Amino acid sequence: MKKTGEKVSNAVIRRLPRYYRQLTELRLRGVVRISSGALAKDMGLTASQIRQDLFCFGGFGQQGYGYNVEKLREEIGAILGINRGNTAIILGVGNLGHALIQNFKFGNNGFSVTAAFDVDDSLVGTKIGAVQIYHVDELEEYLRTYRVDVGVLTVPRVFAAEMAQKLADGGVKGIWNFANVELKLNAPDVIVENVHFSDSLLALSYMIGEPVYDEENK
Amino acid sequence: MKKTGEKVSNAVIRRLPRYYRQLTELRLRGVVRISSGALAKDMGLTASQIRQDLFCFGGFGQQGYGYNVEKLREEIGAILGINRGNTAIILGVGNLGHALIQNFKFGNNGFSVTAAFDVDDSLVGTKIGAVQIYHVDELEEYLRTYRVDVGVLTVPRVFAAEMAQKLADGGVKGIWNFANVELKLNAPDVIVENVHFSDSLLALSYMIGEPVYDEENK
DNA sequence: TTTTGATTGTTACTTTTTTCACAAATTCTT
DNA sequence: AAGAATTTGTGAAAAAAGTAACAATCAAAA
Repeated sequence: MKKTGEKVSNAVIRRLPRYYRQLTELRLRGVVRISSGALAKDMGLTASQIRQDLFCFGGFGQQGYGYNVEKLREEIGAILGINRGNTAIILGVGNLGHALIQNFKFGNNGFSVTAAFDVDDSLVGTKIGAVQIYHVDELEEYLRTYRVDVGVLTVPRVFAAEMAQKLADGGVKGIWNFANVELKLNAPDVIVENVHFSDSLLALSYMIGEPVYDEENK
Repeated sequence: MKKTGEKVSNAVIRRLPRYYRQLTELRLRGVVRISSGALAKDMGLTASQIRQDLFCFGGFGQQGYGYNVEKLREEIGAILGINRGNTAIILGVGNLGHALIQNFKFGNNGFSVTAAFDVDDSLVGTKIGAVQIYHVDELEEYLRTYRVDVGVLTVPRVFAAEMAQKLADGGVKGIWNFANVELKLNAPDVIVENVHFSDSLLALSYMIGEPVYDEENK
C-alpha cells in the first residue's frame, strides 16, 4: 500500500512491538527462520496482515524462504528506535514509579533511565539501583542541562497536568503517562502515550460480561 | 449501524472507558448536561463518532438538549459492568502486584479484590490492607470455593503461562495480564486483557522518532 | 403560543484497514 | 539439473471504521 515516506497507520505501529517481542522469543528458542504464515499462527494474526505490515517499511523477507528471525528482529528494533540511545526520567517515586525503576527493563526497550524526581524529602538524595532521586524543584534545571527523550509520569493525578507541562516545556519528545488523566498539553509535538489501567480493566469488565465474545477480535 | 444484539466493535469498546472517565470528571466539576460536540472537543474526537458509538447501545440523549452527564455516566457504567459485583484475585505480590493492591482503585471500576497469592513464605499469611495473601498452592482450592471473575497476573514471566492455565481451569472469566508474555490459553472463552508496558513504550519510542507524527491519530 | 435555535438518532457516504489473490523468486526434492 | 513446493511482495477487492448530512425532536426565546 505504501513505501517509505508515507505515513504508517497507528494500527501497524501498535503491532510492531508485538512482532519484536515474538521475534525475540523465537530467537531465544533458537529459531532461525520463520514464514509469515507460521508467525501469524503464533500471534493470532493473518499471514497477509504481517506481510502487509512489513511491506510498509520495505521487504525484509525472501520468497520461498521466509524471514530470518535475527535479521527481522534487528530491522523492527531499528524501526522502533531501540538503537537511538533514548533517555528517560521518572516523575514520582511512589509505589508504581519505584516498581518501574526497580523491575521494568528499560534497557531492553532501548531506554536508559538517567534520573528520578519526587517531592518526598526522605527519598530525595537516595538511589534506587543506579538511579539518583532528585527533588522536583530541580527538574527544570535538569531538563536544561541534559537531553531527556521521555518523561515517565507516575505522580498522583492532581499533579499530572502541571508536571506534564513542565516536561513539555523542558523539551521532552514524549510523555509516558501512568496518571489516570487525559493530558491536554500546550505542546503540539510532544507525544503522549497513555497507560490507563482503569480503561484496560473496564474493557475487560465489558468483555467478560458479554455472553459470547470472540477473543481473537482484539 | 447496529442496535442491541449486534456485536460491538473493539474500537468502540476501547472508547467506552474513556467516556466513562470523562463523564466522571465532568460530574465532579458539577456539569449537568453536555452535547456530543462539547464532549468531542474535550476528548479529541468527533461529535459524530460519539453519537455513533452511543447509538450501538440505544439512545441516551435528548434532541435539542444533549446528554445528562449523570445519567449517561450511569448507563455507560452499567454497560461496562461496574455494577456486576465483579471479584478479582492477584497472582504475584511482587513490586507491581503490591502496588496494584495498595494503590489501584479496583472499587472505582466495580471490582473487589478478594485475595492475593504468592510463593514467598515471608508474605504468605500477611495482609496488604484488607487483602489476605495465600500460598499459590492454595489457589486451586480457593477457585473451587469462591467465584472469581478476573485473575490479575503479576507473576514473573516464566510462571505466567502455568498460572494463567490454572486460573482458566479454575473458571475465571478473564485474565488481566501484566506479564510480558503472549498467553496462549487452552480455554477459548477466557478473555485475556494484556497490559504490555514494553509494547506501549516501544510504540512511544517509534512515535518520538518520526519527524512529524500527528498526535491526534491515536 | 409560536418561532427560532440546538442537538440527537440514524442513514448514507468516505476513508482506512484487512483480506484475498497471484506472479515472481527462491528453496527443496528427486 | 529439472521440476515441485514454498513463500514473499504487491496490487486489487472486501470489510470495517469513521465522517457527514439531515429529518425529527426538544428547549428556549419572543
